[in-house]
Amino acid sequence: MQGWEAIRAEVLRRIRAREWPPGGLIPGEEALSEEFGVARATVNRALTALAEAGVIERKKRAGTRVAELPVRRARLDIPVIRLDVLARGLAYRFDLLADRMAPAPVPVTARLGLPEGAPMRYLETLHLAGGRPYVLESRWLNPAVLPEPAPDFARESVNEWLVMHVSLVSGDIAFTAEPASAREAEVLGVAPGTALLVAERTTQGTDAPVTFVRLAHAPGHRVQMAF
Amino acid sequence: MQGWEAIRAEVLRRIRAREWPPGGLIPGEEALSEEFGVARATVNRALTALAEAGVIERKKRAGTRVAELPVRRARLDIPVIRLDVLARGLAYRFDLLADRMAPAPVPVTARLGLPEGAPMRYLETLHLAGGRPYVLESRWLNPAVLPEPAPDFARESVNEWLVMHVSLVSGDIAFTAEPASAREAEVLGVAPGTALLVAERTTQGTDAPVTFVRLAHAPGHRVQMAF
DNA sequence: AAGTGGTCTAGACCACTAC
DNA sequence: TAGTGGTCTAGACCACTTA
Repeated sequence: MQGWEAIRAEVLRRIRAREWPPGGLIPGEEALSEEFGVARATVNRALTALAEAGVIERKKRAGTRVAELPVRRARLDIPVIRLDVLARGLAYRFDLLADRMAPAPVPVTARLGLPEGAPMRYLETLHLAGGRPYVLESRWLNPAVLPEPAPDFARESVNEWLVMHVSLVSGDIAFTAEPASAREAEVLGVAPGTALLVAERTTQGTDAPVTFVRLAHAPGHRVQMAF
Repeated sequence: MQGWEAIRAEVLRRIRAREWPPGGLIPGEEALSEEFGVARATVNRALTALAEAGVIERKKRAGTRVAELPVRRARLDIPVIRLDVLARGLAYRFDLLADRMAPAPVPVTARLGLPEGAPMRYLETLHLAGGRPYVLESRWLNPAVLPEPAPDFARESVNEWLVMHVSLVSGDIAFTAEPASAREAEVLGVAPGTALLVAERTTQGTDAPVTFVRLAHAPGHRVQMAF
């Protein structure tokens, strides 16, 4: 290992070895660049990487501190469902079960920051892998983000259309385990009450909220992340 | 917005606008730095950020391509359980339910890359939030990573001891929804079959596998991530 | 063999913020 | 107000990989 990665490793070693304790101030970039015999920019590269990893916290004028709680970060790649299925070596298909305008429920508008009872497009899509139910997608979509004429969501899945055509800026995703509702059980072909992995995702665009989606996964589904 | 972030934004705009289509080659750093009137290093900073975000793929000699599948990445901060509980404003406590040496089951040794039937330390910890069961932690720990004398896991939770004292290098985490087993139901105080959010984590150290842990969360638990 | 991205340097300016 | 990190520049060398 050479270059800025070597410096990152050495700084990380000192932190783990408690030479630089949690919450403590570490030497400035200038001092470190002298000690290691490299340019300040190289030290900056190493410290920037450690800051992104959550190991240190940097503030102008205040200097660089070792993070109090050593947080570990994992990265989740949120796939387009079709590609996720194909990557498992299964045939992909989807059914558009519902597509209508309706006043969005309060929890949805609240999370998206839209007025209560705002009319939104509700789309229910069942994604199938190898002919078997894979995910039930229940989506509330802000009609303001759609072009005229609107795309045909029976041909191209909403999921995919959004990824390709709307500049998604930020959002959050939450995972829970829930018993299958009567509707979910029927559509997914499982017994009511079966443990389902549910993902709820909220997405904001550049200038307007875009969508709220709930994904109920068939039993056995794993969401895998590396770190 | 100025500097490298402006360049990142402009490149991202061209990709979303299909000016540079998925899979297509984009101009080299040299060309872009001329067009934008900045140094090549500044363009490099912007493109490096986009590559980390998964928007583009860079290869030496081959140039920079727009990623075929627009993957969205979310970041999960894996918390120390005690701090997670305290952050929710609840009192934290844990009970060490089991602590023994035992031959590890095959799925565990296989995932960690240890020989079949290797003796490992098995620790079962119940974490409580506000006096109520929060997470049941079932852990297989490679005894080779422990110092002599071994720490007292009845005083300091394994979870926390590992984070503070072992240099964890890489690993993976998977989430599933599972019905509560008889044991889990009893310990967590729920009905058997209740939908539980389960996290399974494998961790490698610098020179040896460290641990495999299964976390069964009490009903209602949410794992939240931002992107 | 040649062109690309990855990295480093030495120097500089600036915004921010703790003091 | 002074010191820190954030950023930019112009130039350079190198490893890698594809043609």
